[in-house]
Amino acid sequence: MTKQEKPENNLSTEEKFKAAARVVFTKKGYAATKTRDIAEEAGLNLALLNYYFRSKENLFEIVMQEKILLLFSLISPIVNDDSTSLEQKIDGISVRYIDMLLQNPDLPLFVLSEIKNNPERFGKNFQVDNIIMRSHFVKQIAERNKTINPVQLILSFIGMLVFPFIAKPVLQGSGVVTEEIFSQLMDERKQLTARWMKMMLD
Amino acid sequence: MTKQEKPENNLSTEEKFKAAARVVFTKKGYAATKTRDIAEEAGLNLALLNYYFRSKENLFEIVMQEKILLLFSLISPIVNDDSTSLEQKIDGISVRYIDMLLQNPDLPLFVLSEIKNNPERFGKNFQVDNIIMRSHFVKQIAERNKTINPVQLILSFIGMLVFPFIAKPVLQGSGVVTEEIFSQLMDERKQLTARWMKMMLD
DNA sequence: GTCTATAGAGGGATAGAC
DNA sequence: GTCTATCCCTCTATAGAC
Repeated sequence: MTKQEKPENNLSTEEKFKAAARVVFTKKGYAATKTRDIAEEAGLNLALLNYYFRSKENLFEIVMQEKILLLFSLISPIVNDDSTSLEQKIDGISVRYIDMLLQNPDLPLFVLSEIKNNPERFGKNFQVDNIIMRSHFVKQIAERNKTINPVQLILSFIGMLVFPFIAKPVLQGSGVVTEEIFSQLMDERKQLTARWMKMMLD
Repeated sequence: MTKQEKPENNLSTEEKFKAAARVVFTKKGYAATKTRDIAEEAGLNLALLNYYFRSKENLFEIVMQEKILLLFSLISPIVNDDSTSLEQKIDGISVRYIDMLLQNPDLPLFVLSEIKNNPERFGKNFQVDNIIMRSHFVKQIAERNKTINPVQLILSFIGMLVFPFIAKPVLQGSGVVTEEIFSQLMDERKQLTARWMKMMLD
């Protein structure tokens, strides 16, 4: 992927900017990203960026909203589904979340680090408390195991699912895994995390 | 903590800069950090920063080296100790790593995100492969469970230990935990991660 | 070693022609 | 809507007095 001659897709100018912004912001982070980088990645004129989005910050917010939605839109319906068993939820989350992360490997590290570096930007944007901690899923966990704080179990579950993707740059950089080995590992990991999570409940 | 009147400690000028750099770099990340921020945090003149460290990048490298050392110096002797059992290693790592992270809560997110945003800076800096993956600890795991890839177990173990600290900004920002609740959870978590990790081995 | 002043480059944003 | 040219502020780094 060199810089010249991006494939001429049929996206609107605005969408091309958003696509480019996703790539560059995710790769370098907000502060290190130059609007010129985005324009170049999009193959478009720099002035157009401000014409469409008014500011770098504005464009970033749009991208970030999408990313956060991606993080939660998948998990929210599953954990709040009253009709499924605890085991079904665990299986469903494991498979679908890892699949989503395989499509968006740097999503978690990007979102978490941007929030850490600039917490003010995200005032109450996060409904972790409402969406996850008060979910049907957590209620089922609390019923099943009355001695362990459900937060501990949730942290372990999400940690097992997400951490490999957070550590991915280091794993690859230090030669522990290649791209395809990593994908294989994550694929077999779906079963493992589900199995381990169920074990932890007892 | 306002900006004026930092406590007049007895550190040398150089050490004051390093201390300030640790704070600011960790809080905002490399790209968003201005040398003026560091000088202000240190209560020192901006020109002195370049006198002592030549450049922002140089100072950052020094801080980063320290952080990486902190991440590995604790775990390395434990995982490479031939004289302890697998269970002893699990217990030791759980307790000591969480204690270290309680002292340095934003260490993992800082290091991992800086590496992701600028992988070129870290050419082979990371001996994850040598220090961890070829350790006595991993050999013991492989012996104990011959069906599961040890990488999977290591990822889960480290993930369970580290993820809560990576998610900490979000957990606090969304009101799931306060600072002291978080500390309590992490304290009781030492036992939990050890117990869970042992369960996973079978 | 420590300061003030400033060089010099970079980068976000806009004016104004087309 | 799209372009070129450019404004102007910010930031790193250094020159040079003390």
